[in-house]
Amino acid sequence: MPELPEVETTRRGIADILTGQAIETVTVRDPRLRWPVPDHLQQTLQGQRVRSVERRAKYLLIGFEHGTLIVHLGMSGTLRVVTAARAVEKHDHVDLALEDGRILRYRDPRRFGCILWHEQATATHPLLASLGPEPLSDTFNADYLKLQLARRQAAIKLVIMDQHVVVGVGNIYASEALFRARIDPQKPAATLKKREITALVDAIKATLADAIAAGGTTLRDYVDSSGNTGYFQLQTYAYGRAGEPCRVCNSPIVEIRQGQRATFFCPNCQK
DNA sequence: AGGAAAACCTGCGTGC
DNA sequence: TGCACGCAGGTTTTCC
Repeated sequence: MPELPEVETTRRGIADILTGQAIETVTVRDPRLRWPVPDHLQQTLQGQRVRSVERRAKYLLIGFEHGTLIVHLGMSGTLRVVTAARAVEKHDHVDLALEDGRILRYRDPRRFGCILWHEQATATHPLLASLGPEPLSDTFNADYLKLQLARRQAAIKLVIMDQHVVVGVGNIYASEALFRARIDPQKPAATLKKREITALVDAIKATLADAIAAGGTTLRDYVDSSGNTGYFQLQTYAYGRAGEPCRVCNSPIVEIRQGQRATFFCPNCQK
């Protein structure tokens, strides 16, 4: 899925368009996402105005007067603003029709995403309640991460992908951030020295910021709210580059499996 | 507890 | 051309 940069790029694309507008109709063509799309959405949202469009971790939070629409894009989800004339395609599961005539259209071939309604404070939702800090915030720093890594014997890559430790770091940016910090992804988390932890925190922030600036990464499905692909895939150092020369030292990038996911790294640069 | 693996899906590339 | 297999931006659930 979309990791944090793709969700943030999507948020930025839809925020100004949605904010202040009322929802005219909700069309659910297929409610079978990760959890069923609530069947009361039409009654609940009709006439309600969007107050805010925020992001927490990889969740988009569309705030209304009486509650929040919680949207996750899963592995293959996209959210686009289209005109009413736009043909509905396969996997276009949900439409929110806006009062200006445009449509916010949710597409998700694999249906790993979700669209949920929550009327209490968003932080109280079970999916959001135990998330770690935002990686681009000051609460995600070396002192914090050092505490989180202590006593954890799992590989550092798996730990930085744990959303309880820090949110938003998915499979691509985990490999990229570890390359940038010159750390072997297989290292047990608790063995990292303080200066390595500092480098890793800086690398995660820089990698995510660069990816947001590039409009995210498009491997296959991802497009932003206007239908444009991201460009970060053109500048990866490790991810997807198995066998290709390291951009720093020219030795071949290696691919391994960690936690059933592909990991890419340079054994020469990353120790 | 932490950690590993299975589960949820569709689509696409590869190799026979 | 067809088919089986493995793999894909995630996260919850289950089991040890």
